[in-house]
Amino acid sequence: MDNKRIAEILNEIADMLSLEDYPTVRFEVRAYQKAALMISTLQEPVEEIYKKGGTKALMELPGIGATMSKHIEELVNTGTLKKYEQLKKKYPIDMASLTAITGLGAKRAILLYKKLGVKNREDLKKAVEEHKIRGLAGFGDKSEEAIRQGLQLLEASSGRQMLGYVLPIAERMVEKIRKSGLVENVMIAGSARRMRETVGDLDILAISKKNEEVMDFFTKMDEVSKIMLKGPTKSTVFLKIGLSCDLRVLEPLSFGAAMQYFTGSKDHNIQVRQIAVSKGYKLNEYGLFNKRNKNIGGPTEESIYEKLGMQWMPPEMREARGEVKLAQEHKIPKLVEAQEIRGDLHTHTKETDGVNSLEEMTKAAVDLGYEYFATTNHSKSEYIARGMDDKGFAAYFKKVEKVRKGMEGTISILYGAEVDILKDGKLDLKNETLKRMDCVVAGVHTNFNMSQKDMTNRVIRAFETGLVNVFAHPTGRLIGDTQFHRARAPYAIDLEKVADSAEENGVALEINAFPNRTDLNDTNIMLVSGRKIFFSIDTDAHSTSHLQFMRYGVGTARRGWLTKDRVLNALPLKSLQKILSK
DNA sequence: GCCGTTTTCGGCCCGACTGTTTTCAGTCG
Repeated sequence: MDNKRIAEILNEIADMLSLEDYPTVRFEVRAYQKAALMISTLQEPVEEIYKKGGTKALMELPGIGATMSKHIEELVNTGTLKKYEQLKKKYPIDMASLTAITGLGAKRAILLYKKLGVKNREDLKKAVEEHKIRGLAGFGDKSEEAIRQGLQLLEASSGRQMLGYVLPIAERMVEKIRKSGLVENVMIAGSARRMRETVGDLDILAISKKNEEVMDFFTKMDEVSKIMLKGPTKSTVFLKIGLSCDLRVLEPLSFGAAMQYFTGSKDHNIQVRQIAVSKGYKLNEYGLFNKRNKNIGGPTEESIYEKLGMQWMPPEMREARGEVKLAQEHKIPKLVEAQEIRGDLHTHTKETDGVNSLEEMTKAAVDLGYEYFATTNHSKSEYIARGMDDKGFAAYFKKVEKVRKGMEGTISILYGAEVDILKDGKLDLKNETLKRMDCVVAGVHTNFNMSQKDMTNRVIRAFETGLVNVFAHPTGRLIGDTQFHRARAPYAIDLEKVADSAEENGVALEINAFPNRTDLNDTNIMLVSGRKIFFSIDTDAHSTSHLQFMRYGVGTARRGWLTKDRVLNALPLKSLQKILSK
């Protein structure tokens, strides 16, 4: 049974338990929710963890104790769970699909079942259409309308969206709010500030005393399609792009605490709050309060963390992966920053599937302040992308030479390719062609459906040619977007073995910054970063504007706790060339 | 149901908005 299904079942148990009535039930509900969340974001299948180490290994996972590990054991071995079946008998409705509707929780869902026999979304839709809900005790016209809208919204909503799509829109909104003149300060918080690869909703914070006016301005913005709630300190709207967006308006003295609170993550905040409690303080979005209820937090995030005996840490680290302890020990690493990136090592031009010429791409790179810039077009196997053969690259090299002369003194152009790693691990260009290059990026673009063993060996064989500098988009996954991009699961590959080989053969692993890739991602990076390898943060730009994607790659690297010295393209040109020529 | 530099028992983060209420429950983040 896969992690997603196990998480779903535990979540549904939590929903059903919340209908029970005994003293500790709400804590059990939380325990089930917590376990479900942990499992749904786990990289390794819990089934495998169980098969390798039994319930003992499961109990090592945070939030999994004696009972939960038994539950997982039962689910893996029998495909079902007695506790779940029993609750299901008592509450025979499709709880998960009903509570997915905003504003409808377990309690009112079961009420609708008891009064109207509503078991699933279809039943609910019918009940709404026939106006059967508004007459019920505890429900009114507005409740029925809210449920109707919730159903509609669910159909229109596209779930989490790519950061690269959402962040620019969020930044435009923040800019408009700033320019309204109604606020003293306004900033993006939430998972967008943490640079998560996808964003489920947007959080914006503002400082202002003109709460009502700010909320009027916000709820009337062009980007808004529907107002969900509107109050003096908090409003929620649904954006036209299919995402919900919160705005909180606060006092200046609360801004630090609010930024801390609303940046999250939830698990990070729980840990920080527990530290506050242990020091006799209370931390909420308004401040850090002492026993006499005096706000001692100060107006910045830094001051909040400092009062808690912690070092401030970049938002990208706040995922409850050990950063809280590190902050208490004042050992937060200095993460790589966008301005430390000196060049882009994976880009395309119109010679293959890019849209801009080498001159245009290079000039754009100069504008970004880069010291060097690699041009790495596709090799011939990638015929959809008009990949070039050895002859084509020889001709292209002449072009590179010419542009180099024109750009002398401004930027160093590195001549290279994104060469295919063929099915058998051979590279798609002749050795002598590759040997002439300054920077060889290699990647898998075909035959994705190999076994993990075969795929891993395929890539390692390519590394062992000694000709590869950077392994492009190591897992091949694509983040889906219902409107623009198709999704693709990562191919089966043993990243740790690949990283071992990368260390032996001097290959850098790419952090591809293209928003629908972010590949490697943060957890991949953490998995392999213990080795002496470099990471190359590249945009895979197919146009001059794509060069701007670098910040998503840097964000991903920071989420993986990488420092500047681990990043290949943060090196000065001379050091870089030394490593590339090895 | 989980967990432990104060605990193997007794705690567990905290507040906003809405709707149907006469002081609060449900839901959400």
